[in-house]
Amino acid sequence: MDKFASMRAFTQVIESGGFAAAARTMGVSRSTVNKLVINLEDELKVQLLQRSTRQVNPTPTGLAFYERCVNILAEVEAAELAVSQLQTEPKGTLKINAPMSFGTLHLGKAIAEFITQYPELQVQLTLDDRLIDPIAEGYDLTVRISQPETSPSLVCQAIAPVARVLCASSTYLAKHGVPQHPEELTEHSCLHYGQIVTGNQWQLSDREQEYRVTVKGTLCSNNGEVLRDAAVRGLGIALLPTFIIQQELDRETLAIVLPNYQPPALSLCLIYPLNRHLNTKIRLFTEFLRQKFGL
Amino acid sequence: MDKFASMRAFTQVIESGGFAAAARTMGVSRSTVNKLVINLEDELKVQLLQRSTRQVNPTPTGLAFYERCVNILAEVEAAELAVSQLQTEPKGTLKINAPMSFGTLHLGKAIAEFITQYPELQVQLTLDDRLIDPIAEGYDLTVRISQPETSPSLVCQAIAPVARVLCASSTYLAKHGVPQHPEELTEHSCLHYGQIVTGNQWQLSDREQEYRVTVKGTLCSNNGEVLRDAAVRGLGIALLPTFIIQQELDRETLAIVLPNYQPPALSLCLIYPLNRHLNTKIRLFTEFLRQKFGL
DNA sequence: ACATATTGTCTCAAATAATTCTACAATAAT
DNA sequence: ATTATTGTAGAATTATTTGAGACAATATGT
Repeated sequence: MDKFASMRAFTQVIESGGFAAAARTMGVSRSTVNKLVINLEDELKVQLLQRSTRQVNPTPTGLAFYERCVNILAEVEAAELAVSQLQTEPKGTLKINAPMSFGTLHLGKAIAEFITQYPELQVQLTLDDRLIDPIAEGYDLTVRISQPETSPSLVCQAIAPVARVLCASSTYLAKHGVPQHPEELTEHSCLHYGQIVTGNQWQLSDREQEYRVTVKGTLCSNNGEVLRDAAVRGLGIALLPTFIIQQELDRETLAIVLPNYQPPALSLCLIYPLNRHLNTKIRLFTEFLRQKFGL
Repeated sequence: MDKFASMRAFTQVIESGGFAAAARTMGVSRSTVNKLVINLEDELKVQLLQRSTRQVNPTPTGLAFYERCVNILAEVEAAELAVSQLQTEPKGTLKINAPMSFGTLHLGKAIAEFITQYPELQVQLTLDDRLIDPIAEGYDLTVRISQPETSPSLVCQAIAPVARVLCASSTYLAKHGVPQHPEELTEHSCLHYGQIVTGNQWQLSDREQEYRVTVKGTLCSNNGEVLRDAAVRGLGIALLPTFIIQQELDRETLAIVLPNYQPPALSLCLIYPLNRHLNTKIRLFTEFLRQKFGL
């Protein structure tokens, strides 16, 4: 039996001056109001209302209880309001983790724009190219450039495709020749992500076939900008997201190699805890990013 | 959905540090606690608890809501406690209405004894021989000497038989003769209750038959003691409850007339509002009276 | 490293409760 | 007097809650 409903019915009867009136304002039947109040009285083992067929008056005890009920109901309402406001008005800190390159090149500006909209919100951005556990490390949102991964307790949302290209400086290409086929890459000096043994498998495909090449790396790094700068200096061929080398392509300090062969698609992924009710801070920011970086 | 139950479950989960622990201390299944909390979260559209398969932690919003919940639940409990104490410990005033004669002769002493047991209780005794509406005039309890009457919204409890006898002074009887049969009363001067036209019908019966006599009254009153005193002074034959004339019978200043003919039985009646939950003040006092005046 | 126990959650059938409909006696209002 | 409205009671329908069992995920103990 719902004590909360009973209390509401009881106070409403007192305020409306009758069961029928209370039922009308509450939008239920008279029986319901009646039983709700009777249940309350039975539970308390107290007569709260004195009914004389046509008139309803609170007993002294009922009046005392009414005062308290009004208080309690108001406090419940206040608590719910506070929660929903806490929820709809983003406050506090939003902890974000993102890879170095994307962070410095794009996310910084986006966040700056975002926080001007929500002055109550503080953002703590951690740039890190490690793979991290967002829950264990307490991040509200993690940004990754990767293939969408699935996991329980995490939702991974791909919001934009991230194109990657092979590229090298014109000086390097002049010196070592321009490769015309993926197989030729084994003869080149390649600059790749990650560790020597893990990131040295490049996958390229044209319309018909897929080629897996194990490249020799003169330099590998977990940071794209390092690879980009190395490529600019003519150290080799790098496989890099276009957003990192856009400027270099425009200035023609880097040139695309093997343009007819595509590496596997990556995406800009947003990773956040899977919850029944998504935090507003997170929801607002992901929406903002989705709008900002397309889809 | 019972909001208080949800709030209790939620607070218990936080306090016990888990759904299973909370379920154990609440004596319900894990499913129930789970659903209760989920319902609460759904209603508020907020994630209150962050669950990671083996650990439960409140979100910042959840923590804020928890504080308020604890408050609210405490207040609910306080309100219920206050009501039940207000109910079990009789305080305030008990308004009693009783007829003059019984009031002065017996009830006064009884009430004096009663209130010594309950120092918090004040009794307001109104002696009145009018027939009154206990609810309309706001009496908690009405004492009447009458035949039990039935009524909606009132309960009439006969707690003791009240014997009545015909009586007169020896001087009167010596002067006018001792009646041997009810019919002879029409020749006598009779002292009766009420008004001239309403109380002048006396009903007497022996084992075989019932006699209705319309008596001539030289004096009628709505007060038994007036009639008694008139009878003592030899003004006529009165029909009076024994408790009014006990002393006079003992002292032989009044003698019983027609002892083989009984008037209809009356009772000492307690009349109080019919309610699902009887007020403790009333309950205690009626129990006291029932114990005092027998049954 | 493996097996075991415990966690939060889900689903489904059974039990339980709530709500309305209807009827009724009592009482204001007209 | 008549009419309308009140609070209440019981039956029937509807909705909800409950717990058992199953499940995947994760600690814990050996």
